[in-house]
Amino acid sequence: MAHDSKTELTALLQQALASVAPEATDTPIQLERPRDPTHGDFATNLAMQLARALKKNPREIAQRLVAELPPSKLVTKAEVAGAGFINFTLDAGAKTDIVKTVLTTGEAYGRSTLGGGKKVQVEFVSANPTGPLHVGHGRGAAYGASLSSLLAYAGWDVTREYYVNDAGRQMDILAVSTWLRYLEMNGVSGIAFPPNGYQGDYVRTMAEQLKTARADRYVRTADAVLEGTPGLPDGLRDDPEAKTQREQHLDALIANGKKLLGEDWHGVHQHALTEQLSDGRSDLEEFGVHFDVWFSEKSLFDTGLVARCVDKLEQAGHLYVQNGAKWFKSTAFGDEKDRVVQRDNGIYTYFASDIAYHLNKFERGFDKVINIWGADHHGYIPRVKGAIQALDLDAEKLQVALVQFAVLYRNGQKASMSTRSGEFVTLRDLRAEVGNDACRFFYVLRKADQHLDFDLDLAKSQTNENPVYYIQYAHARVCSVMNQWAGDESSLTEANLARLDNPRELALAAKLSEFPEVIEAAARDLAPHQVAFYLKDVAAEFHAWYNAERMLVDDEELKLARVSLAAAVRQVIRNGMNMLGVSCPASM
RNA sequence: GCGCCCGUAGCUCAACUGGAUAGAGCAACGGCCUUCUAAGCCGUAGGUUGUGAGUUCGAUUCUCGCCGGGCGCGCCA
Repeated sequence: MAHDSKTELTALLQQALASVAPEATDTPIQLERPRDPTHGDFATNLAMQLARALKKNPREIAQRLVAELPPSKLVTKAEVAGAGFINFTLDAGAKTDIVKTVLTTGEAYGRSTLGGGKKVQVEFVSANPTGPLHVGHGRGAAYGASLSSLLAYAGWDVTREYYVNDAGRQMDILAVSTWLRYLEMNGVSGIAFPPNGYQGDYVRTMAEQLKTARADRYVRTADAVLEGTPGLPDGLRDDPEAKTQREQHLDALIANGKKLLGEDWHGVHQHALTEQLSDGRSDLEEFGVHFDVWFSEKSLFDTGLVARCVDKLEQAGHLYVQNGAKWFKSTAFGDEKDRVVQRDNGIYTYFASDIAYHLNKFERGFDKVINIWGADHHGYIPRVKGAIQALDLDAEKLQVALVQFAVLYRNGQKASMSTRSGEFVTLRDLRAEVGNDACRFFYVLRKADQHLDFDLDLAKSQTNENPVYYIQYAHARVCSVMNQWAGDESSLTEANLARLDNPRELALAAKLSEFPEVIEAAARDLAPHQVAFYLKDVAAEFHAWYNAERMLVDDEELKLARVSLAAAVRQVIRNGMNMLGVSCPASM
């Protein structure tokens, strides 16, 4: 079995190491697959690593290691090369055996026990439910979903979680924006819609729903709504005073809304929240992104966890009061400055609820907690880790994966992504134009911490050039061959794989055997893009083989062997694409 | 100004955690369809890995200084 050939080789080298350098048996055995096929199937730099400790020429050490290597059917050649590499060429049979392994393990091929069944939580998207998801959220969604599948494949017990910011000022702004649109529709004039309110058409839609459901129940006079507000400064003014005044005006509108509507304010707020949340949820579902838990920020306050958290920090001496506000001494944990957890008006900051949220995560017993954040939040990491430490928890369990923004280009111009201005491209629009498969794949085709230029025009007009089709096409080709072969698939495991003997077939088989290693490496690095690149490689090897050799030949034995290899390719592509949330059509 | 991230072919990106001659896809050029899907294949061309030093058998990878870009530096979320 080719996957095991790596571990078997490792064991052989360990034995050789024990006799050559008994004092250095703890040297890690690194085996890599050389780029250059003339360097064999595996190579190790073990001799070079030992050179310093043994004070000997690496090539000489390599010679001795080769000489001490126990005999094995696996290895047909072991030679010293370059500065001291040992290159191994494996038995062809050992390489093609992987085909049978893939076919018998099926969907489970590539799964590993690396995670050991430990609990990991992946929190992602967590966008404020104040409007439609945009292309930036889409990237976080695609990355988080793929990463979660990847970790599950690698043996982790994964919980996918969305943190719902249902408690803050942003939700109040959405509620007041909806209310103001509702008032407009009910003929209340004389209230200018605030420029810092939510402008999108979806706000009008929600207002209409309110009107339909509740008629004029929420109507109040313009005078009452505007009472005590500072008014809006000239729209052209951009100075700090004007900005402050706009914010104060908005806050005054919110305060008036709460006062005038009383319990009904909650109804408006709740309507906006559930509406946006369900919209986002269905959007994500359609995108193939599912969550196990939708965690409410508000619940942290309702259960008193935020207060308990702050008390705990206070008793441990990590808080102090200054200018009427409570500060957390995050500088004691490496942060640039201390941070407020409770404002002078008694309201807790977002940071306070976030500390509580992380305490909650830890109390739920996760062995690892992964936060997927937009890269603009990187400055936030030290204070959160600091707070975790201050709570006497192991901050190492928290891993923050930063996702750079996806910048959308339309007509060669950067498209705005401000939710507030209403001029954004939604994830829904993107999916409709580019397609779910291409979206998911495109998003995950680069490292998460790398900037992503998403050229919409290119994606629309030249979808054929998207690499996702390259892989899907390989899959469709296999399906087509299988249909024409029309044999019993269960007989494939009986194929005489020794008939797979040309270099392309051996290379393809070797490529398939890498899959479990790719999964483990990608899971370790939190890097699903490695899976995407791997699948491109598999497809490339397959297409090359497909063009060079015919599968449905007259020689029955050879035909069966080749079809079984093709079926194994299909299986690996399916497993990988499934992990990335991309479909595999049987025909294209 | 301080902190974090990034800089690789004309463009978009990889590079198995320090390995051998830095690889793909687009774009360019030349070939391959009377045989399993040409959304494919084969070939050519394209590089001082931003730059200057350092660490060592060996650096795209690690350290430091510059240059260029992004983000952050609220009693916002």
